[in-house]
Formats: sequence, structure tokens, C-alpha cells
Amino acid sequence: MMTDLERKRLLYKIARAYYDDSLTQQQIGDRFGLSRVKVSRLLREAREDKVVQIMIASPLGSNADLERHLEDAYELKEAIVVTCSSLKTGVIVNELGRVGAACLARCLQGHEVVALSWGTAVLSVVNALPSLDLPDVRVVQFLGGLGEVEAETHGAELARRMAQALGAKPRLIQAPGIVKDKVIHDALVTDPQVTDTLELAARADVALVGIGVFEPGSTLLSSGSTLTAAEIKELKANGVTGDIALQFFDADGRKVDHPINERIVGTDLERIKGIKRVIAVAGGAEKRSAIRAALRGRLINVLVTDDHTAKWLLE
Amino acid sequence: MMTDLERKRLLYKIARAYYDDSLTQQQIGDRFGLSRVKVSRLLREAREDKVVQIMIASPLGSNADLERHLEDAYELKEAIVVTCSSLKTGVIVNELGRVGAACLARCLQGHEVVALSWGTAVLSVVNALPSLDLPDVRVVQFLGGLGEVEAETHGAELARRMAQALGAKPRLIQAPGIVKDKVIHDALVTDPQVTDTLELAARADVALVGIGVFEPGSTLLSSGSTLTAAEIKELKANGVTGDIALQFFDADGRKVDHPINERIVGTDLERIKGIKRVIAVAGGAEKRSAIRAALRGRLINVLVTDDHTAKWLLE
DNA sequence: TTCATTACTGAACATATGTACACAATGACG
DNA sequence: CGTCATTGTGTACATATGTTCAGTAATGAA
Repeated sequence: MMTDLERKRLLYKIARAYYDDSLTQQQIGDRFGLSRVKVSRLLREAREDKVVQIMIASPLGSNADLERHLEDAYELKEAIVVTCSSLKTGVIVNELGRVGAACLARCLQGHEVVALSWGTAVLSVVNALPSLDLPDVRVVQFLGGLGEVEAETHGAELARRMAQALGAKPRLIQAPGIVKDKVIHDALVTDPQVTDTLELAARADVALVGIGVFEPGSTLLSSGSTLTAAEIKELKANGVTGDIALQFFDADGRKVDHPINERIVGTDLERIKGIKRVIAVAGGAEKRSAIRAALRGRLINVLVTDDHTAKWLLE
Repeated sequence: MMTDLERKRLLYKIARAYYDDSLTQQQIGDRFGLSRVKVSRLLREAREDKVVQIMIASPLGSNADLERHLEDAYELKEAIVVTCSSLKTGVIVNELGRVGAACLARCLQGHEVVALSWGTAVLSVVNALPSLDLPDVRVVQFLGGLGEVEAETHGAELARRMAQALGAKPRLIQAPGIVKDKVIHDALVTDPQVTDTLELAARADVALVGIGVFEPGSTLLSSGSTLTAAEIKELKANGVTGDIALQFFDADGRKVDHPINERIVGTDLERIKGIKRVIAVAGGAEKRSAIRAALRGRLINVLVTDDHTAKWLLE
């Protein structure tokens, strides 16, 4: 009753009217004597039959493909791949910080709780943050302070500065990140100031984290830290590939059980995983395996990294 | 605060998520940390900036361009241009009938009033009509019968056959289309059977008409008709270029006032113009000027014609 | 400094769109 | 000649979308 050509012709006309002339389906129906529902179905058919083709131009100089593949491969909400001008860790971290900051700022609307870990990657994001005025936003530490108290990579300092940049309220943890033994840990955890803050962090809307590794140059090792060489060796022997906010995980991103966990004043990995938007900023060859582990374990859902690392993560 | 490349990248991602992955704007918002409204605006921006391009493939072998230009030039709801295999009037009319029938059938839903004129073009549509079952549709004549009563181009016969094909109810006008003088006309018009039917025709949802000309071969002239050669000559002298259902119009499609109008038992041109969907089926070189006149006067809003005529109408 | 202008925002609303459903028509197959 | 699956239909509804609006920040001119 309707030849193939006639049908195609109709599909063409309707598609044209809809997409080019932006008529509503109702208007198209009135015009061609069809019910609105039929127009809807014909439009679907036109898309399916490729009478309508929608092309999306990937911006030049972006790594759109890499990003998309990463998103698909690791179920990320978003991957941002930056083409870095150098392979030096310092340069990479700096450039990642810029886009990480934009990515973080983009999703702040005014009433969020933002949790953060510590480290150079987080620092570079904080440094690149635009100054905003979000008085109802709260910036919370994921874990107690680490590193030299005066250093700018110190957790409390980072949280304070981020809050300042955002015009937001900081919520600090007045305790170290690692304590000597379980007794001290348990004592600290009875302090409502500490527990309330950790509770708030666990319920954060957005998290900004780095990914830690036990490699020679890492901040954790060089920060005159409370973690001894022996302890680190033992953690590695237990399969620890990396950490996020001192929550240690293996090559598949699974939490590694170890007594040292009982000395960490911080937010449990499972609770971090439950946060809607966990933005990890990490790049450079040293971190590859740890990043892959975090991705495999679905510990994060937004990754900001460099192009070399991205390629490696996909091979 | 957001570089141009970052913005483009965002547009790309959002466009991709929307058009390729068919996420809703809400889902995209949740994923990228944006409000739904913002996603809506970014998508618009992506279309405007040609990050998203929508291409519609015109079916091969169709005259999509011609049709579109006709629609634009004459404010048509639809133009259908058929590439005819011959220039012979008979062949053209036949092929137009096929697509005209599809076009008519397409817009019948079940409760319409369909009005029709007469002539070979209308006949060929009626012949090509699929058989349907639309008991609540009514088929009404625009004007009294014309031509030999037994001939299949006769108005009443056409209406009857169309009604039969559609499984619909015919509503015939038991009177001639042209009468001898105004007295007879006025007498007929007091007959409620006639006036009610004409009233119904004027309120039709869809109309199917041919376009008449006073050329040597035309049906009107050769039908041993009630219109004398002298009358025709006079009409032409008055600027009549063509007719639709015996409503005469000039080269601009304006009604031509002439005493002969008072002898026509039919529906006034203005009322025909008011019908939502007036489908004209007409082609061939002889009818060019008349078709153009009807188009100029916006007397019809759907035109089914051949490619040669279409080109001529656009030059 | 002040003030006007502009650009952005999300909430609330009005529209537009997709889809589940019931129902009718068709055609294949026993 | 049923009867079963298939196809196609519009209605009614749930959802998705675009847009107006009022409020607020950013910008720039006086």
C-alpha cells in the first residue's frame, strides 16, 4: 500500500521538518495528516534506518577517544585525559591540577560536602581552584593530618586552603592520620569531633583524591612519615598496590586487610566507594599500576590523568 | 575560568552521551555534576556551534529538493514530485494518481469528511485507492454532477467509488454542476439536501481536487458540456486561468467575478481555501499556468505533480 | 565610588516526547 | 475455517524537555 520509496520520502520529509525546521511532532502530524504518535515512531525509524545521521565532532587536540574508552572500560562517570608537555612528574601533576580544578568547580552548585585526601596531586588542584563564594559548601578531610604539619601538602592545610578558595567552611580533623597503635586510634575515635567529621566525609557529595604508591619518590615515604620502611615492605608483601587516603588496596582494587588499618584515622574504603563522585587526579608512569588497581576496584569514578597513562591503562 | 578547549570537550562529551548513548539530560547532569537545565543549554550550544551535526539523507530517486523548494515557495504543507516515465498526459495522470492515493489514504484516520471535485486526475486517484474500512468517513462532492451521467469521470460516480474503496459513506449532490440560469440555481439551492451537502463539503477535513484549464484537450470542453464555446471564450477574456471544482480564478489565483458563477451549484472558492488539507493532483505542460495560479492564490496546500511541471513552477 | 548593563543560574512551569496498553486488522498455518 | 502470532493503531499516561522568570554575580562606564 506504500512503496519503499514513498516511505523513505516520508521519513525524509518528517526528519527534515523535525531536525532542520524544528517543528514539533504535533505540527508535523498536522501538516502531513499523521497522528503525533506516528510521527514519533517514524522519526525513530528514520534514525534507525540512518535516514537521519547525527555526527558529533570531537574537538581537535582533545583525547576524546581515549577518554571514551576509559569511561567504557572502567565504568567511569568521566575520564579527562590531558596531553602533557613533558613526562616529568612535576609538570604532569601541575597540568592535571588545572583541569581537575575545573572539573571539581563545575560540579559545585552551592550545598555540597567536598571531601579530600592529601598529596601533591590534590595540592595542585587546590592551587588551580578559581575563587568562588559558596558559603554553604563544606570542605572535609578524609583522614587525619599527614606529613609535616607546616608543609602545604598537609591535609589540614589543603582543606583550609580549598575552603578559602571556594568561600566555603572547612571541617578539619584534629588528629594525625596514622597513630602509633590501636589504643591511641580507639581513643581518638571516641572523640565526637573526630568521628563526626569522619562521618561527614563519608557522606560527602564529591571527593577529590590522589592515588598513592610506595615508589621511591612518593610523598608518603619522603615525608618523614610515621610509616616505617619495614611496615611499607610488609604492606607490599601483602599485595598492596596503592592507596587512596591511606586506604590500602591490592592490584584489583580490593581492600587489603592488615593490622596497620587499625592505626589509620580515616574513612573506610567502602565508604569512599559509596560517594557519588570520586575524582582522582593522578598521572605519571610510577602511578600506573595503582591507578589501574583503583579503576578495577571501581574505587573512583572520575579520573584526571595524562595521555601516556591513559594509553597504558587501555592496552 | 574554563578554557575554550575544555568547554568544547564538555560539549562533545555531553553531546555524545545524549545523542549516541541516549542518556536523558537528567542522567547526564548527574554524571557530570551539572544541573539538567545547564545540560539542556549546553546541548543547544553544541548544536549551534556545529559540534553536533544532524544530516538527513535524501532518498535516491526522489525529488526531495524540488519538493522542498515548492513547499517553501508556495507555503505548501506538502509537495510531492513524481518523476514520470513519459510526457504524455495520460501516463502522468496515472502515475500521479498512485502517489496521490497514498497521500490521501495516509491522512485518513477514521472520522474525516473528504470532499472531492471531478476530472481525470481525481479519477486516477480514486482508481489507485487501497481498499479500507472507514465506516465513519464521509465522502462528499464539492459540486453538482458534470459530464455524462454514465461516465466514470462524473462527480457522483467518483464520489460513490471513492466511498466504496474507503468503506465510507458517500454524500452525493443530486443536481448538475452548472445550470441554465440563476433561477434554477436558486431553486436548487433552497433544497436542503443540496445545501446541507454543500455545507458539509465546505467543512471537509480533506479535499481532493484537480485543476482545470480551458485548453483544447480538457475534459470540461470535451464533455459535451453545459458550458458553450462562447462562454468559455468570455471567461478567458475575463482573465480566467483555471478552475478548481468550477470555481474560476485568474493568474494570481484570485476568484474571478462573472455572472456564470451564479449558475454553479458548488462550493465557493473561499470556503475551499479554508479547508485544512486541499490536495491537488495535476501535471503536464497544459496545466502549468493554472497550477501556478492556484499556488499563488494559496488555493491548495498539497500538490502532487510531475518533475517537469515542478521545475517550471520554480523557475 | 556608583550605577547600569550584561551574563548566568536554577526553580517552576508549560510543552513536547516516549511508551505501555488495549484493541483491531492481517496473514500464516494447522 | 479457525486460531495464532504479527503488525499496526491511537489513547492515556509518565517522563523528558524547553522556557520564562526572578534573583545574583560579573563587568564596565561614568
